[in-house]
Amino acid sequence: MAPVEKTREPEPTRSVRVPQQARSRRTRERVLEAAVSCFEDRGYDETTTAMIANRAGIGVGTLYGYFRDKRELLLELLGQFSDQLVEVVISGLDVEQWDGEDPAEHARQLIDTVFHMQTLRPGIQRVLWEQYFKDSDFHEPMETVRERVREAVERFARAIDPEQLREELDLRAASLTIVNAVQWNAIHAFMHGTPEQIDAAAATTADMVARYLFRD
Amino acid sequence: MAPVEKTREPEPTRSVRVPQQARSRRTRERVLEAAVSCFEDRGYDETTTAMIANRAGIGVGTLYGYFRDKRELLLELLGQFSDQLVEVVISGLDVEQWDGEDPAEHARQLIDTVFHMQTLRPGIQRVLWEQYFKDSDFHEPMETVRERVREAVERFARAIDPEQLREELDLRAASLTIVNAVQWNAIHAFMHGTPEQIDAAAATTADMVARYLFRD
Amino acid sequence: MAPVEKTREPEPTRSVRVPQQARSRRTRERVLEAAVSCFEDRGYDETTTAMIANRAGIGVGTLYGYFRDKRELLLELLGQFSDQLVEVVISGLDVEQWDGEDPAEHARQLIDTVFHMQTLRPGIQRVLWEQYFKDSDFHEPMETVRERVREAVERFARAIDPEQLREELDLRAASLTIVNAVQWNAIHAFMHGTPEQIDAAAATTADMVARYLFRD
Amino acid sequence: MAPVEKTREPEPTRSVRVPQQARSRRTRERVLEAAVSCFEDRGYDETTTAMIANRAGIGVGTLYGYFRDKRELLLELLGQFSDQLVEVVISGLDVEQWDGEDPAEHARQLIDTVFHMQTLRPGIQRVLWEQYFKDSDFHEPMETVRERVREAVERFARAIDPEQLREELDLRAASLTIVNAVQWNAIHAFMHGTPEQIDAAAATTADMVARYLFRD
DNA sequence: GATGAATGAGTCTTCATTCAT
DNA sequence: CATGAATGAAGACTCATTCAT
Repeated sequence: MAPVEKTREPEPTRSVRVPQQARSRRTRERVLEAAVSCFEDRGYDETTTAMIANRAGIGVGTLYGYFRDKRELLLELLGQFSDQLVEVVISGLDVEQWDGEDPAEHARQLIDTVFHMQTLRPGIQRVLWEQYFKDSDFHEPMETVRERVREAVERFARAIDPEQLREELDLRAASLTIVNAVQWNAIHAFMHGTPEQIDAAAATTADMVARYLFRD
Repeated sequence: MAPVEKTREPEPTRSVRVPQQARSRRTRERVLEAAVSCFEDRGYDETTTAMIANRAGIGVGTLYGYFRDKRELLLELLGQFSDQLVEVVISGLDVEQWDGEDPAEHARQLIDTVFHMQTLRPGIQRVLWEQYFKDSDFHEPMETVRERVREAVERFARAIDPEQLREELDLRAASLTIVNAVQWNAIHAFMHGTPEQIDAAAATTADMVARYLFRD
Repeated sequence: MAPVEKTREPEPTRSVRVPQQARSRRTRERVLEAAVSCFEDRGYDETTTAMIANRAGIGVGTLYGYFRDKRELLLELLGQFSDQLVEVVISGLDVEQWDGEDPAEHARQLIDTVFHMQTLRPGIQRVLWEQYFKDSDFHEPMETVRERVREAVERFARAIDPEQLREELDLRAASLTIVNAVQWNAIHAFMHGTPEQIDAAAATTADMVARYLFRD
Repeated sequence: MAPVEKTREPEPTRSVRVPQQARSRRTRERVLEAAVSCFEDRGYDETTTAMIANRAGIGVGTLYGYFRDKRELLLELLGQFSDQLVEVVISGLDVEQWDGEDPAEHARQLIDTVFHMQTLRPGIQRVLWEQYFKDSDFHEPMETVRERVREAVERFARAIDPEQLREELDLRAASLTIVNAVQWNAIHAFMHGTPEQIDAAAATTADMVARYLFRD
């Protein structure tokens, strides 16, 4: 069930400008924003490069000065998203920031953090998942994100007072199971739910995870 | 004798062949098989109707005699998949088939059943999830499947000895959380894992769910 | 994060190039000429967009940059034709340009003018009449042309010395009858006749109209 | 401005069944009726052979047993139409049927007859004219009809009392001019007018023709 | 003779990408 | 560097016609 391999010869020379100028950087940013906006409105495939350029207020040719092709644009968006996500999650789960709170509360915090990852650029996530299933170039970076988050969760779990943690757990496996459980419950909630339903889903999921991690 | 109006009713006779003959039904089946095979190889968008027809050993036109368009082909596949899935899960979780086993064992059975739903036409699932995120016509039927499975899980949970079930659970919410958790862990496992990893993932997930449902 | 709705607004940016540049205008003109040439050779339906593009020395895509589709191309040609025609007829029948000539001569002038409308882009007319009978989008503009010409004829008739005009005529109805009579005789002559036959037909038709309009 | 020549090799052998059996003849008739009905509803090009067969209650293949192809079907319809038309007009203008009436009345009768040719299968006429401009195989038979009608008109004119007829007329040319004038006025009236407008158009046209033919 | 499933050449149309200005 | 006109490969879909049953 692996995603389709894209056979892509590594085009040798056509280097894409890496803009140092402030104005250039700003333009690049505008393109990215325009792309997000278009992708959210119409999906990836239905968005033409002309639309993006148009919404960014530039010519199509200019767009190709900043990105090798349409795909690289989305890849860049994935990069941004991934960076933000990892940062938020890592810092949200940072063990250093604890100060002797109740582990139950930590669990809730854990889930809420992972759960609300989905609020980061929700529009772009739909498009990203779409590609996740069809394009291996997207698959891998998204797996990397998952792994980063899993590591953070594992670190989090290892910081729990052993008295409270279920001792029989394989924390590597457990953390992966947790991340997956939370992620899909979150995606599902955000794709359908009202804010209340989202909170409810978060609570239920938190309960499941807490029960899984903690004794008694 | 006025000229023909350009806005015409969408042609009454564009009917899709509904084959009663055995040969016709066989042809239809061959098309479906060819489509699955192509979609697995190249994904939905990269598959052309010509490829499908070719692999089915028929002409393009013939294909269009059985399916209105490429999309309806996948929709039909979704229907088949959905039917099989629901049938497997429903019967797999059927309370009637219990005979006083250990609930822990039931839990494992529960997870294994839901988990291995993924083995049904795994190739087509990738394509289906791909569409899930981009096309509301696919979104809804897949939600229906999820709901059916959830109902089965809820029924399953309600059949558990109340002595053993955690009393504080909202079984409707819990069943949804479980289905999501299992589904995503399963998808993830099947997209990457070796058979051993899949079994391990199933076991870990089963542990989480068991811990969630049962007391102590 | 709901999936993209399949029913979307028909894309805001599908704009057809409106060329201001001289080069662009020239290209547009070349397409139009190529289209006329193709339509004359093979008729509308038998002409493919590829043929037109080819004869214009451009790519198919370029053609679609200037015209939404094949139909709009012909519609544009109708517009051009219609404009030229109306201008020629209106000015040809312009009462101001009289200087006390013999009414009989005016009649001949009238008929010749209307009759030789057919020489304007004769190749395209065949195609236009073809559409006249099958497509209401063509029907109406062509009726407008007819009406314009009729108005000019009516104005012409009203400018005739009442002493000479048959008093019992309803000029609105008469002008329509005349326009139709002339038009079809002209089409017929141009579709079959040698130049001499065309002139003869014009003369005969002029005689009929003169007899119809004038006393004695 | 001649219609496009269809380059059609004269397919040698595939003879179309000429049905002797009554049942066969009836089927053939049903196909023709179905074709008329479809052509009226949707025009020639938009009508598929499947629709015709369907409406005739037979299989597509069967249709091809009676007509070489779709085009021949319309050609046959043209034949029927042409035969009926000629018959109606010839007998309507038949000099033998006079009995010393007023020539003015004869003129009116003349025009009414020719004018109301249009009521014969009006639906099919639109399609026929459509082809007239694009397909030489249709062009010629329709010209033949025109010629037949013209001959009848000429015969009619020659039967008029020379005292009343304008002596300066070239009756061959005049009859053609008349037929064309009447035909186009009639088509136009029938394509747009209410019954009253049609009658008014007939009257006006009759007036023009009478004035053209008769002295004083 | 009747049938209608099968055929596949042929059409229009789109859009990512390039490149002359 | 920016531009946007030009490109043309590629794909979905139609339908007149055939032919095995």
